[in-house]
Amino acid sequence: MSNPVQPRSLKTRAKLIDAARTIVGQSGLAALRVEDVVARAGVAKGTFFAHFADKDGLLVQLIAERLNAALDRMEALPPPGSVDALLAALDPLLTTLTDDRIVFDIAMRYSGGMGPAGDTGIASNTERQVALFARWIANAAAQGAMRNDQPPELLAEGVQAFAAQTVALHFCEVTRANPAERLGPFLRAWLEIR
Amino acid sequence: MSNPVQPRSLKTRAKLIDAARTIVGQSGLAALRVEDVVARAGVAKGTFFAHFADKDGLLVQLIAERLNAALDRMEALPPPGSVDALLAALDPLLTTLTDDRIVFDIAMRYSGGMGPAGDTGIASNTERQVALFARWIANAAAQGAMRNDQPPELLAEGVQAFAAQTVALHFCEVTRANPAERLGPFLRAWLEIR
Amino acid sequence: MSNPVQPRSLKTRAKLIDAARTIVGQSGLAALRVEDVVARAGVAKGTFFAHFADKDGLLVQLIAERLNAALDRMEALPPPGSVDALLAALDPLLTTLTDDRIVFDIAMRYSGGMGPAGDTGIASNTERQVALFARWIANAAAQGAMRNDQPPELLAEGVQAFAAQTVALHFCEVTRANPAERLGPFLRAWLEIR
Amino acid sequence: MSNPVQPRSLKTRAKLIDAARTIVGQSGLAALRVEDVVARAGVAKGTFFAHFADKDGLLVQLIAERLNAALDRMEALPPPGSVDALLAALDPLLTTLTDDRIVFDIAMRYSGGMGPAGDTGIASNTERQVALFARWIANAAAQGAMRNDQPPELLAEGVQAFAAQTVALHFCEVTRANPAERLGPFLRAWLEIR
DNA sequence: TATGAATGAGCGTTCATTCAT
DNA sequence: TATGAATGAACGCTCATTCAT
Repeated sequence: MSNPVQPRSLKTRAKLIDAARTIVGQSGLAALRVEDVVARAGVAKGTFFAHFADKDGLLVQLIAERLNAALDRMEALPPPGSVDALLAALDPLLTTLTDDRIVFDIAMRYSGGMGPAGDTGIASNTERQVALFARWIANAAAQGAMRNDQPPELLAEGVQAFAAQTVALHFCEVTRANPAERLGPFLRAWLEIR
Repeated sequence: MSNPVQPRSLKTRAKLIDAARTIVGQSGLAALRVEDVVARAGVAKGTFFAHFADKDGLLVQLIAERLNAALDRMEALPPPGSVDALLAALDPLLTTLTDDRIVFDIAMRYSGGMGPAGDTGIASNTERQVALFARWIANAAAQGAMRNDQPPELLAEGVQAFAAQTVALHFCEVTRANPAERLGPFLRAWLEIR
Repeated sequence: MSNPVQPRSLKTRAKLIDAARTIVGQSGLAALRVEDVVARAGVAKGTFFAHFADKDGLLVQLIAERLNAALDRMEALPPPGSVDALLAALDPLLTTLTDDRIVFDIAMRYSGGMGPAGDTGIASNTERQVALFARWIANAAAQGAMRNDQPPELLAEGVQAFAAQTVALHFCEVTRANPAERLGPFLRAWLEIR
Repeated sequence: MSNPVQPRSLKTRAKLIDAARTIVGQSGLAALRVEDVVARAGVAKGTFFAHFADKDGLLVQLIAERLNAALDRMEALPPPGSVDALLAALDPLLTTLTDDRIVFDIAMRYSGGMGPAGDTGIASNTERQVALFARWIANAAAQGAMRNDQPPELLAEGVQAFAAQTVALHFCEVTRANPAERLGPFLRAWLEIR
């Protein structure tokens, strides 16, 4: 039933993503326009939409890549044994989300679930996040370094909530204090044993 | 130097906002078009842009109004004496934010601080929220109904973070569970004495 | 690289120009509005700007057409054998230029050369004018009816200069004397043998 | 019947012209906007139109000033005794007209006659030009250095025609050859004895 | 799959000019 | 005279998306 993916198709898709990456690298995510992408890829506009449902489809690809890269880095870290260590360990994620307003917007919009078209790559990243944070928290809790009166998953989602809040403020506040600094007190109040 | 605002100007501004309110009341925020607003207000298009920097400027006004109305209702409530009561007391805010995706988007985007153009009306609403929640929490804490190991303001901002997270999920999740229900466990873990 | 112009594109362009011609025929060049053109052409506004850089682009087309039509009529005439005959032969051009201030303005502005976007159609018309006048003058000079101490092209451009001067005066003078009458003495002094 | 001009009025008018001159000096004639002028002059917009019939009224003032200054310089010169000397003597005018496209446009538009409101300052400048050129030509003709088979006034207007043509080309040609160089051959063919 | 012309609905803008105060 | 809010009629533009070929 399912057609074998044609090599030509893969090549075109790759050309489009490469072109997009180049443009984003030069001018930022906000400047990404389908017109430029197809021009650089040397394809017609219509072809773009044969490969991506819409522009967001491409954007989500690029952003999911970034988020997954950040998460890869975090998973390579030793599990944090304290709230402060956790805070430090969140840095790749905070840096990625803070880099461009659109990253955060898309992450918010698609984090929840998968649209009708299945996983966008962001939702599964969010799940990875929760799983990782929960593992970290459970581990620290087992060592008596964090609270264990709540399911680690709930605490993990709470960490996400505070991170999101922090990043949101980062984008509308005039003063650009370090997001991690702002996040610290919340994580302590949320995760420390009291 | 002297800048006595002329009453005529105020009247025109009011006409524009009234017209916008009527249109939104009939067709929703997403249907708001500048052309319709000026037509209904009986005012030239140029006049619109003499009063608002752009369409967002008007949108922000309308949304700030809604948020303030919700907050007014909440301030009229008796201070909640428990986390469950707090959850119930948050209903006006949650209802307002989940009513229309745009409300939430704008609230997020402008909640933080005042841009170069000064307060948009949303930032001050956010401050009112924090103040109210902090008062509630301090009150309940004084009665031993909530934790008091943290500054009430910090706890209040945490409530906002969880509320935002909840509403964000409301908009991207396929299943639309009751936001308040989702919020409950987080508030309990955040505010209850343990 | 390959850029075979699609027939559909040519058709649309023709529709736009036809629509514009109709509107101008009814209400004059000054009344030409992009909105009306696209409405009458049954085409989207965006399409207009895919075919013309701006309103001027279309205007230039229409005016170039008129000038070319005038020149066609002039080229069909028998070569004038005297300055007076030349004066009479210039009538189609003078009539076209004095018909509407915009025609003259655009003709002046674009007569010189081709902008970065290539020939506008007016520049090449100007060249045709010079070539025609030069032919006429060379012919008359060969018959001893006009001076031949100067290159015919120089004399031809001089004719243009006097014609432009005459038309310019036509538009700012309170009294609207016949342009040809005003032009006569200059052409005689410029072209006659002395 | 005629009111004595009030000193306050003169002061305001002077403030407006000064402000305009400053703006033009910084950003050029094309950037002149009534809004900026009144802002810099510290007057209300309505006041502007109490002093000038329209924006062109002010523009014409500024441009007439420039043209008169150029003419002053030319009148101070010794009468040119040859066509080449005349060409050199025209430099102040050519420089002024070539400086900004608007100068030329306004000069063309208002050179002919005076509108209903009387002389704009440009028309009388044009007359000064003709008178000066005619004097120069008559003088040279008397010395046998220029043709004298035509009224000096006619020849003077011809000089204007060629100058205008030259300047017009200057603005639309891609190559910006020296206007005076282009003008030379025409003046020789127009003025020299043959 | 690929093409690229066409769509479309509205936004933001302009800015000289008027007019009620 | 002076004020400045209001006018108004287009223009230029955007740009993701569709669809006939």
